[in-house]
Amino acid sequence: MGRWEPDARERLVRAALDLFSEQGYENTAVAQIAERAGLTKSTFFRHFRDKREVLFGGQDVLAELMTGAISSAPAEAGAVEAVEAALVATAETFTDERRAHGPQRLAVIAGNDELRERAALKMVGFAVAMTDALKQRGVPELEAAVAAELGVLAFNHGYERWLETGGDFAEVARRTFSDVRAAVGSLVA
Amino acid sequence: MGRWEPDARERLVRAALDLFSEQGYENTAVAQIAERAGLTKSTFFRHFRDKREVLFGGQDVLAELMTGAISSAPAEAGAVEAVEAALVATAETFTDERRAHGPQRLAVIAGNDELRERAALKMVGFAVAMTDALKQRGVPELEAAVAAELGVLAFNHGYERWLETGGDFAEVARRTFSDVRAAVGSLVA
DNA sequence: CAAGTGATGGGACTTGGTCTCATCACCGTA
DNA sequence: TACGGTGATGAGACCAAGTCCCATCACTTG
Repeated sequence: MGRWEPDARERLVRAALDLFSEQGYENTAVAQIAERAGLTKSTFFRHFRDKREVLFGGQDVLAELMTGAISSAPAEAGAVEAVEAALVATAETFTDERRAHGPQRLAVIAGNDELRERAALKMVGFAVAMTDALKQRGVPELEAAVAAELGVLAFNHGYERWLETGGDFAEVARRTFSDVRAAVGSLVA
Repeated sequence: MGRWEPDARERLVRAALDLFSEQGYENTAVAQIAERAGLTKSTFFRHFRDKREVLFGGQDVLAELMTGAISSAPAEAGAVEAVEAALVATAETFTDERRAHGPQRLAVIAGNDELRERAALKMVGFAVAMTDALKQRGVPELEAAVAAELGVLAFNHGYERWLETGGDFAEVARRTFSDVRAAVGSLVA
């Protein structure tokens, strides 16, 4: 793999996360991240589109899991059930190791505008992906959009809850999604 | 006002919009925008935080209108009614002149990742602002978040509809929001 | 052992964005 | 009319993000 040590990508992520925590995102240069990882700026940009992306790896995998679950949901399932299945399907990526960096990662993102911006784009990406997958099942445009948006909302709240409580993400996601449904019920009542 | 001609900010916006349309966002340098507006790079960054922001002026005013409407909604109004009032309250900013650039602006934004990212952040900003305003009215956290999210969804769809059909934005917003409510109804049924 | 492949190093280059200081128009006041 | 203050602008140095191109090295395959 690498010229000398393997796992260049993982090393870059760790170095970035640590440096961002130590000195802040904007006070950390890409060259510095690369240096700590034993690599160079060139290699960094070969692994990540830009400086922000080092904190958002694997988000495309999540989107694929979501759309896959929606597409393969039983025919009788409604839009809401399909979206719940989408959230549950992402559980396989939420490992203990990922949970360990979670809070650190969230803190860094919360402290910088560029990163909050990127996070927002990722969420829009999820919403668009789920909306399209729902429409392909025959769900009307607006209903699909609403269901997807509720799914993203539940996903975010569920993620934070999972970081606090731990356990199986699928379980937490189901509970959070159920709370969101209840909130919708209260609203329209 | 300006050293020579007035309306520096407006001139920059027009120059940027035209250049982005002509040659694309990423092929246009800030110095070039400033030059066409008869100004310099320095002045550009005095008016806008960054290159993207030149396309998103006035979004903070929108957020204030939204939160203001929610705060001053009648005490009997529920979360949903308050959010509807928030959308209607933004109508005063949607002038004919703004509608004229609308499609051009949307096309530029749709064609570039950085700009879609910024747009996403703006929408998150709306959602957070409305959520906070609703919580201050005593609406429970999750209900507030859901209502705000539905509001943003309706706002976006309403904006696009308004660009197509024209007329009073308040009217279009009310209709779109009603459609969203109907979609929610179909979902939970 | 030779050739090919893939990841890396290195450096030049453009541009976004910051910072500092000088300059000019305008306004009120003496 | 002359003066000083204020606010917006111009100009240029400077840093870091991101792109590009080419050389280099490790590893694999025949």
